Amino acid sequence: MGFLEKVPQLDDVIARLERAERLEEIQSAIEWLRDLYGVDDMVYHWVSSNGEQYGCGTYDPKWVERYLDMGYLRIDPVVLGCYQRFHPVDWKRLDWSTKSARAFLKDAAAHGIGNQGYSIPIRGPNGQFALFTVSHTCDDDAWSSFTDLNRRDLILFAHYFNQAALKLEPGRTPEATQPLSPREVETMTLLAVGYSRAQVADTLSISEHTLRVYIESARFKLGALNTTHAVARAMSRGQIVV
Amino acid sequence: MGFLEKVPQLDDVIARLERAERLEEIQSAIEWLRDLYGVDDMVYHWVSSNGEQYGCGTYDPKWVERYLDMGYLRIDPVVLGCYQRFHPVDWKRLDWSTKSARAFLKDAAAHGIGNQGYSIPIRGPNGQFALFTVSHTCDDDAWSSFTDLNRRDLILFAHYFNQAALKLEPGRTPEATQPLSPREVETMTLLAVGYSRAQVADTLSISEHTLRVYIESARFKLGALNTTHAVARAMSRGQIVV
DNA sequence: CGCCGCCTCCCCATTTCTGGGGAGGGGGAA
DNA sequence: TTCCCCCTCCCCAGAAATGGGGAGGCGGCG
Repeated sequence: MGFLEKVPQLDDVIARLERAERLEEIQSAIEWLRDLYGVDDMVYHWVSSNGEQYGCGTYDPKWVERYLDMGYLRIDPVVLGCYQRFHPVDWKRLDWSTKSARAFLKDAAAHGIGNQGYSIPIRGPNGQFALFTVSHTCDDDAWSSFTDLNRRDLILFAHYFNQAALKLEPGRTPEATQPLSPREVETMTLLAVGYSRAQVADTLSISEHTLRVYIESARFKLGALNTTHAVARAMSRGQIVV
Repeated sequence: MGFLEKVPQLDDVIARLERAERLEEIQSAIEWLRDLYGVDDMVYHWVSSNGEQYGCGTYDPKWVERYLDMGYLRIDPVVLGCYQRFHPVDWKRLDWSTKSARAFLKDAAAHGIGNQGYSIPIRGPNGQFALFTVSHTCDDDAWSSFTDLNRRDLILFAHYFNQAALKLEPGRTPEATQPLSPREVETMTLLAVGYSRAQVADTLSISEHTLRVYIESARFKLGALNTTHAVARAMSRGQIVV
């Protein structure tokens, strides 16, 4: 299919993602997109350290299950490599030199995963991290023409898939927050960059006793159990920026 | 200019961004792009609390200087709002209700900033955060047609500007980010949600002494001065998710 | 095989943080 | 004006965190 004929259909997928309200809709969008580009697989999934899983795609469910069971999230060079990058990456450019990585690759191939892949890291608020991956079976030349041609589309789709997924996970949106006073913000900020209470008090030119009042009131407003908790909450709610 | 005539020129801008090696090249790309879309201003800039500045755009340098002098980074509803979002946002949809926000708005207008704006948050590895903003002077209807029409392009450009900027600032990304071990991640995460050391140790079913080793090694890896600092850094670098 | 990182446990003493209490001045809002 | 929040200062004692040290077992990588 030529570029121009494809555009309206791509627009349609984006529109569907923008109004998606259930995971099934995202799933059907990704299947549709996979067919549109004529590749073997397309996957969007959340990457979080605590093992929470969320995502959709066209991989064989058996492979997905195995991936989780084996803890491949901590081995997969795609995940590890993308975690430190901003721009998309071709699987070939990743580090497959470790033993565990090669074993993983072999296992993936045995489960029918294509020999070519292109993954786009995506990041949202509060350290949210996800991957959008396209995978296929073909030779290197065909694959690089494909990625050169479609890279921009894929970046855009990565964005829209993540947007749709974030919309389905309202647990990520912060709850009602009592605003901190300016002094409280300064206090939390300085604590977040490693100052001790004494140093913060000194920096703000106030007594440490006064400082404690700020910490306590901030802790109260943030519903935090201790200073570290208060700083963490203030950060994750965007009340302080570090 | 029609859509189809513009496409080759947009491709050209992307190509220039991809090979940019100096800030001036990014700057000229953003000016070119501004002219191409016929808007008043276009700006790309990092957002980091410690006052480090990095960015480029077409705002009046006087305004940029004033913005920094006045510490507007901590007031600007665009920055504050985008920090908690993933998707682009129209300035009108932000919270301008506080007094400081209104004062800021007035000051911005006095410095020639347009009444309309559209900002796209962008995130990179280790909690890097930047904004790509388009601003213009026109009525609401004209602005919403503009953003509806060009949103996808702008998202893509936000991505490419950030990619180019990250390439120029390699010192920013790796920042000796030693990965935390699984236990260290668990430790930092539990501390971030308010657990005391004793509680964390209990939760992980290890002795508190062992726990201290994790905290100290995590602190060492993160280059942190104390526990609160370590948790803050781990959060801002996305090594833990709370 | 040796090294290195990870996980686990224990000792010491010192510093820092936390949780109560109270008190006064200033400014904005009702 | 009155009320409430913000800012500032002080007391005390107990709980928690920190900064050093050492030690052993396990597993992966070269």
